[in-house]
Amino acid sequence: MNISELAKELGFSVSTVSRVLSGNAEKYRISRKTVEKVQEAAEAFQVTPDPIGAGLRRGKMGIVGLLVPDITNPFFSQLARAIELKLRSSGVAVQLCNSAEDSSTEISLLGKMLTRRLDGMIIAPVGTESEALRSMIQDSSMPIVLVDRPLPGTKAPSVSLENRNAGRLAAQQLLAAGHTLIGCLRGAPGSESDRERFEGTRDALRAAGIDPESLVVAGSGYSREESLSASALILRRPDRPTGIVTLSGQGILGALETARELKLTIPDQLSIVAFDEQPWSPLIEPPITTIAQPVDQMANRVVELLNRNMQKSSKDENSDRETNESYFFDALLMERSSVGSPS
Amino acid sequence: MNISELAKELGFSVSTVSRVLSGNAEKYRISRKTVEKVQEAAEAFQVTPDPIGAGLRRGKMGIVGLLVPDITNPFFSQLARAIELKLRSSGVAVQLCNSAEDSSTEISLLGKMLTRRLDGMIIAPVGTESEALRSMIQDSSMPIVLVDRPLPGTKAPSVSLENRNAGRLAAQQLLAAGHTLIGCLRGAPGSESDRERFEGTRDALRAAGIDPESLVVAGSGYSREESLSASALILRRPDRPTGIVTLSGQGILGALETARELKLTIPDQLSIVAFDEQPWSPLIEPPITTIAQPVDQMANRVVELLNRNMQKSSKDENSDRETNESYFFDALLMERSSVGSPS
DNA sequence: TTCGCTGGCGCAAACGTTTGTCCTCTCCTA
DNA sequence: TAGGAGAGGACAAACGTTTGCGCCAGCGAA
Repeated sequence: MNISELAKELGFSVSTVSRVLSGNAEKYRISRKTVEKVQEAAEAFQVTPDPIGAGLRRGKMGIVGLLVPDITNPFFSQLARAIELKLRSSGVAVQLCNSAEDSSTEISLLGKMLTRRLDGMIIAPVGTESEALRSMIQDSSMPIVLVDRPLPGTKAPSVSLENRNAGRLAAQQLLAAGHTLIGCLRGAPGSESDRERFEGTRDALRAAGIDPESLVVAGSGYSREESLSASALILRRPDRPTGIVTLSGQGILGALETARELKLTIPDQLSIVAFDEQPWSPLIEPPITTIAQPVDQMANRVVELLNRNMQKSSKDENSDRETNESYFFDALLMERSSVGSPS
Repeated sequence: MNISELAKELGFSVSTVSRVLSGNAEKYRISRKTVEKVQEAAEAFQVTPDPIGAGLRRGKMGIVGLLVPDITNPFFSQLARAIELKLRSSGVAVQLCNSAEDSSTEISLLGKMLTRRLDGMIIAPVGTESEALRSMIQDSSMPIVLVDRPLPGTKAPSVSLENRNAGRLAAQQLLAAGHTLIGCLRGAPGSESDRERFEGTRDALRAAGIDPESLVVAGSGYSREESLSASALILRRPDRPTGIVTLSGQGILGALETARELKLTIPDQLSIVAFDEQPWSPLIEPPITTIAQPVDQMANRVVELLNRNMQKSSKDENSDRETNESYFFDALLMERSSVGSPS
């Protein structure tokens, strides 16, 4: 039963019922009695306004899209959970998409979502510097917030980690323990955040008086295979680094697997600092020192930004878009036992 | 620009444009020339049919809801990824919700989603046997598929693990290694699947000629705290079990953390068999023997069932609902090194 | 020439809301 | 008693599609 049938049933007009059921009763001076009658009947007949009809009239459906590289990555799943929770409290639903860490998939997905009349979008862009992605964001009138990986030169605000400092912090752990030959397992070297983290580690080396060029670097992607082969590249060298920093959340898996193959003990023969806290980081032998991201705070900021932009775009259409509003959060060092002095 | 403006622009009627753009051109015998003209113009002006308008007319928006206890749990995030991928190929979007392993949250969320006019729902029910949940499913006319945890006595088809066999399989690993005093870390004892797994482990003990009552049991939830205290309950006993089975995906974390606190070496002082494969299961020291679920196959089956039900419910309204169509998948044993003989 | 058929397309209803505007009472005041 | 004001609702337009039906022109057949 829809609200017009309910109206007929009650002898009221559709508008009256609509105003009551959408909570605008007193704004339109509906009498107390009427409100009660309508609410009772709505309860009894299980009537709620049809969201599609309302959506058509309002021009939006109360749904925001969330486009992440891989929901299986704990960082993104935590992010998704926090975002969904916060948006839900404003009655907004979340539509999920995985770009599978693939840039062209991401583009086509974003294209589809842009035509889907969502209220807004939250995007964790895949790492390569895609001009297509940038221009889609620029051309679209939809409120968009970027997360995890900023995309310089777009109007979309972004929320991410203070990546360069974080990279510095990671390397410093190894340097402080006395390591001088250090490996660096990168994620996707095309992504802004990966590059920043990488520069951070180089900063740290420089500050310690070590030639940043001595850093043993490898890595070109997030998949198991890629991080595995990159780890091998680093750890199978004759002059094997005594410490390694993994710049992406998945990297630690490749590093651990390779260390296991080579029967390297941690931290005696190999020290590890890993980006992204995982539920199991503190629990394995030895507990892994990690660089954690304040996921919940970041999620909250994302939602705030999105809400603000959604209001703006619905009120005055041509408000001055403050371009490049970016927020950076400090990384958290979780110091544990995977870092020791070099043998 | 919408299709009616485009129609005006071209001198065609709205219906013609609509038929072309929704791919029903030849069904309505639109001429080749017209089709081309319309498609070109649509391309040029970036016009796609507004999904809300279409949704209103069709009565649905091409969205299915996915309600999981916790998207952070690797099992559910893998499931979500696979389901989203498969549904996307039919042009259907996925709306995500977390019930936070809380039964009342689940009920209220489900209620909201039922009014949202989704095409269907996929639910991984929270473990307690909620009569409310059951009746909401019964009363609703929306196509619903249950996953991971069957809910006996509802019309909704379900997809889950052959849990009893899986429990048996897990316990057999320990028994075969010679363990006789075995611990069992349960998840939520109210859930069907937890109960089945539990019965399975008891089966195995019985078959080995061991009194199932000798099983040391604890556990009442999925949170870190709960699995931690339950692990303590099991492992701090004077007659500490030499082997333990963790029945929920999260359980292994509690068991590992407790083992670490007690400085128990694995597998020498404690053998472990854990439910649910995790990315890190093979990588830590020692690699953990797990009972894995064929997630992708399960996801595919879920989508098939949902599609079938969505067709049914849109065609003949009162087709005979085959109640209780349940599918069970065999667990996969990942045999590794966390099981040894008791000291 | 007329009839019928069919290819090609337009008309208009329907989907279910929301909301600006207008109408109708009632009551109060001068 | 007439005039005005304000409270309480009704009317109808608009949101953008989809789709059953009907209309018209042209062509072949009788």
